[in-house]
Amino acid sequence: MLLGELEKHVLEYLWKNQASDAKQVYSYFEKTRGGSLNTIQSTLERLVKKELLSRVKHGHAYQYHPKVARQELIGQLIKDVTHDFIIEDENSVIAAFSSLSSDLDEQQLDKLEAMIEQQRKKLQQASIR
Amino acid sequence: MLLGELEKHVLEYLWKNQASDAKQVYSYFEKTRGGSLNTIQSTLERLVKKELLSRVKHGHAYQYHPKVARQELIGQLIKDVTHDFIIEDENSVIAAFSSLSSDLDEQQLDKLEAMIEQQRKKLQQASIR
DNA sequence: TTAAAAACCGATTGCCTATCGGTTTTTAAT
DNA sequence: ATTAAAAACCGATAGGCAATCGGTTTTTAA
Repeated sequence: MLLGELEKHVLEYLWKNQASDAKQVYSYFEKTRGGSLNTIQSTLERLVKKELLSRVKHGHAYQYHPKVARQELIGQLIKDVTHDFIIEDENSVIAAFSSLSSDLDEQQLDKLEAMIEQQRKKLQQASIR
Repeated sequence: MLLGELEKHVLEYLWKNQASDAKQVYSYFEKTRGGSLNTIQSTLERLVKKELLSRVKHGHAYQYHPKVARQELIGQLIKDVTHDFIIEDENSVIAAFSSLSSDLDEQQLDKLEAMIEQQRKKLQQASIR
């Protein structure tokens, strides 16, 4: 899967502003970047086709809302883009992590460790059963 | 930056097999996937233009070799693909990590923690100076 | 019923990878 | 130096996808 610039921005918008119709989305981006309502429409439609948004008619217009959580999608994108590399060796995921780690401050490192702890527990649970 | 399938495979090959010329690379992929020598040539050239490979004439033909480390590139790709998301909030990097963490086994978690330790030391060093 | 709003269709542009034929340049052997 | 083979380069084409938007159809509500 590959997302364009606008697609990402639209998703970002919808994660922040739960369920909007095309017009609402448009009126937000209108100020920032111009473009036409139709462009937003197509973008929304493309995102629905990609199963990243779903939509329900609410009143007159469709309400679009995210079908995937933000971090889920980010994870998926990372998997996609690294796919052809990662397969081969076990440490690649770690390598990928470490290449990003230089951006992390101490608080973030704390969170990362907490996350690791979580994952450890999960593995334990799985081995007990 | 966006890499195609073949480009990734070629990079992978060069990370494993230091410095090869087009013919060598070709003879490797010939078996696996066919195609022509020219295709490999263009792919190598494109990667040079992208500054991912450099080349030096060695004997008669150019020797291509990686200009970036594997995990560096992987990190860059991740940054690129997540770029439009990550900016906004501090926890996104963590979220991205955690979305991948479900794939990790215990050994990998150990390595991750070691990596975190490394990064902590780096931060300490920086704060002392 | 009809005018406005929304949705849909389809065409275009631009960017990029993959592919390969053919020409030019380089190299090495005679 | 000449020339045949090898390598490099050029350029064209096809295919895929995001972005863009005009125009038509469908839906909705007055």
